[in-house]
Amino acid sequence: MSDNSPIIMWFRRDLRLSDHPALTAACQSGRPVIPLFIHDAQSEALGAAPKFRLGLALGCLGETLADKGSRLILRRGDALEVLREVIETTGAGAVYWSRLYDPAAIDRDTKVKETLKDNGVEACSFAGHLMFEPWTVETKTGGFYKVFTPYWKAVRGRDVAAPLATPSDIPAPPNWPESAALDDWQMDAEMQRGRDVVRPYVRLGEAAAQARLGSFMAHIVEGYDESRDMPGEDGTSALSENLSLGEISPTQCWHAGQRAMQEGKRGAETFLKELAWREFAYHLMYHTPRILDQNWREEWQAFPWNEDERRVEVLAWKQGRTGVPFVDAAMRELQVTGRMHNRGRMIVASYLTKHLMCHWRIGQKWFEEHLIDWDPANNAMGWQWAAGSGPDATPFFRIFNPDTQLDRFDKGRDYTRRWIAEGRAKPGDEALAYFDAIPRRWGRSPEDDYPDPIVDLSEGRERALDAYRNRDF
DNA sequence: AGGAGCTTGGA
DNA sequence: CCAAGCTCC
Repeated sequence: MSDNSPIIMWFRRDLRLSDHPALTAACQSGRPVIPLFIHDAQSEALGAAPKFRLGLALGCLGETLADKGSRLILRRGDALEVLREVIETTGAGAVYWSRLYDPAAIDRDTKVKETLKDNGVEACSFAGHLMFEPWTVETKTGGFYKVFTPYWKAVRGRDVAAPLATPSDIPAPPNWPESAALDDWQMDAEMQRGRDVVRPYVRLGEAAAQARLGSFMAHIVEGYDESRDMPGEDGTSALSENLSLGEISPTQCWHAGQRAMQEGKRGAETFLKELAWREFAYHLMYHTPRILDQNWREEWQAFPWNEDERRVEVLAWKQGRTGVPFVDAAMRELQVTGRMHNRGRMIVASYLTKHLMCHWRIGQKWFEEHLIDWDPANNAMGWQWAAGSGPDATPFFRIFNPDTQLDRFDKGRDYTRRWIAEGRAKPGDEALAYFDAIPRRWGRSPEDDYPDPIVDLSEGRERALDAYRNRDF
């Protein structure tokens, strides 16, 4: 008996058509494919910027599918209930998806899989979000890696299957289920700051991501070793926002990086390493999901982190008016573009957790609300790395001096000039865009004087070191 | 993926 | 006087 019932392709954070194992398998079956996105509790819970960015991505994926004679069906509600409805109305006999690794997704997907199978519906999960499934990377003693370098040594030589082509045909079902209208979901509604300011900075969709990967490999990767540390330069891949939603796959990036390495491009290996850091973050989240909301090194529970979000110093940090140019530039870049250069992320995180002695969770939450490239694993690992509470973290006493960092990584002041308008005769458009992006109630104007430092850098440093010296663990 | 303070060995 | 090296946080 040949089963020609439709397969539901349940899209989540894999919003592309190329190198998509689940979609490829569905198309190769010869059965009709129903692409579906479900706006459920988990996408509802996203921060403002990630939700806004997801809305854009869904629109783009819908268009791409329509170009191929297919559709993206949008439904809202509990994932399992929606799947059952769609199965009911279309006679679908299978649901395919790409695996996710955060605990909430794992819980949901496990329950969905069990229930569907109990009801005689085929439920198949595929790889695609990662190159190395977290349970396939083990130390010699059978544990998981807690330090990046040995993790890197364990994975760098692995075969990563060649990327899959875009399916030439996505067979349509005889009748399409109903779909919600994306506009009705208003996924940009929570963007307090100007979404129109952020929008031009978004690199949206699969085609744009591929184009960026190409130009990165052609022009940037050669000098990536140094350029990636210079926030004033276009020296990174800047593909995080696309990787986050699966508009490009890590496998595609990996193979491009391997080719660049064979061509002798100097920075190629460093790029591969950065891709491995992303895998490592997922590896850690899978094996220790508490990394998402608790000190990974539990003894840090006893550290006197300040958890009061209402402190004026915290507000100044959030609003990019600490009076420390590197910190403020980076925080304003976040407001305007929804992204932040990695050097900036390290500096603002070090400043918040050390000079201001704030709990890293406060910064983590702020990023979760504002980053259009937000990723649960990377964000948690990054913050705990900077704070010193994480696995393979920077020691707490390693405190970045944001002014010294300026001389090392923004020597020509391109970056700080780009983002800070106050005190300048003719601020550029991007520096001014910050004042359009931020909520009006912040009461900031480009005519203001640039603020004095809220905390003296050496006093802040000494205060943090004192706390570290006096810790009782 | 640091910084600061100090020593040392050479201009 | 200063860069490089070392140590501690």
